[in-house]
Amino acid sequence: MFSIGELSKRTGVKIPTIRYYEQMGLIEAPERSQGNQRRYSKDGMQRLSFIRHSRELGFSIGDIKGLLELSQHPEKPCHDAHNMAARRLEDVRARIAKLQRLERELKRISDCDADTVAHCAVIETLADHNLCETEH
Amino acid sequence: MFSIGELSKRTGVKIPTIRYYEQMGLIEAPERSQGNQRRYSKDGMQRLSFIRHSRELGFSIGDIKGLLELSQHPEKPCHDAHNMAARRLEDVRARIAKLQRLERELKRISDCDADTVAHCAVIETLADHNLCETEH
DNA sequence: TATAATCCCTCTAGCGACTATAGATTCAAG
DNA sequence: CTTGAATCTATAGTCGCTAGAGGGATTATA
Ligand SMILES: [Zn+2]
Ligand SMILES: [Zn+2]
Ligand SMILES: [Zn+2]
Ligand SMILES: [Zn+2]
Repeated sequence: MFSIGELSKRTGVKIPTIRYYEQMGLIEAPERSQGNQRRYSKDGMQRLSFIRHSRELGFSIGDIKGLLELSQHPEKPCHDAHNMAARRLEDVRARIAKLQRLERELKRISDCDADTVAHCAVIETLADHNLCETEH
Repeated sequence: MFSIGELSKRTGVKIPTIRYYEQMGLIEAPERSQGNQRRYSKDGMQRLSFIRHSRELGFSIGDIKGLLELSQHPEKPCHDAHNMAARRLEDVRARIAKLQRLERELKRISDCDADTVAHCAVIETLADHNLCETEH
């Protein structure tokens, strides 16, 4: 049985975030001490670690609810989990592609060697997308 | 002189977003028709295009305020603009790096060929970061 | 056992950059 | 002059937290 502070230290999830997850229905309300303070079990800690890791991998709160549900039912098929992971992967790849286009433009405009705004590549480019090399 | 709807079509910025930018002080309050509707000039349109392009390149509202200010003063030095662009570039690169680590993990777990949750690589990995190949 | 330091409680509001809705008014075309 | 589309303001919701106020609980030390 640990307090919310101990749980926080062990999982690396901040205290208000733990309470927020409880409110969002990701973790069930734990037992309370006589003085109404939360007391967590090892089970609760594992669940929170699962949530943290899922967040780090970019899953949304909604997805995590589904994944937690699944994880409680080992006999169920796992294609739902695969689909979520695949969608995440697609999304991550799209974001990488977009950021790489941005990187290219930002690198280009950062190369400005003018001194004043009048001939600055940064300002000129922001005013006119036609000066860009890619779509974005 | 165009209405907010026309301005929206020409710049690709949604109507509520234009009003939001006005509230945030990015664009000055335009003239009004007799019936209190906004009427924009070509100048207003260029300013909004500048804002849109800056947002597409990932600059924050705060940064854009500064960039707009600068763009009104061609005689000023442009190193502030360079600094902002450089910071953006760094940020974009860091985000790309992070997303690439995520991509790797997501690709790995998406390769699960189990049928049930009991042996699913997705669920197992989410429960235990030690199964990951990288930090993230 | 008293007291102080630390921890924890609930509730509310704020972040950034929008987006959505409701209910009222104005505009432009026929 | 009527109708339907566009616009107005004001307010609340989105996501995933984070911060603060004003209290109560727990724990360590004296
Ligand atoms: Zn320059
Ligand atoms: Zn561009
Ligand atoms: Zn699987
Ligand atoms: Zn991991």
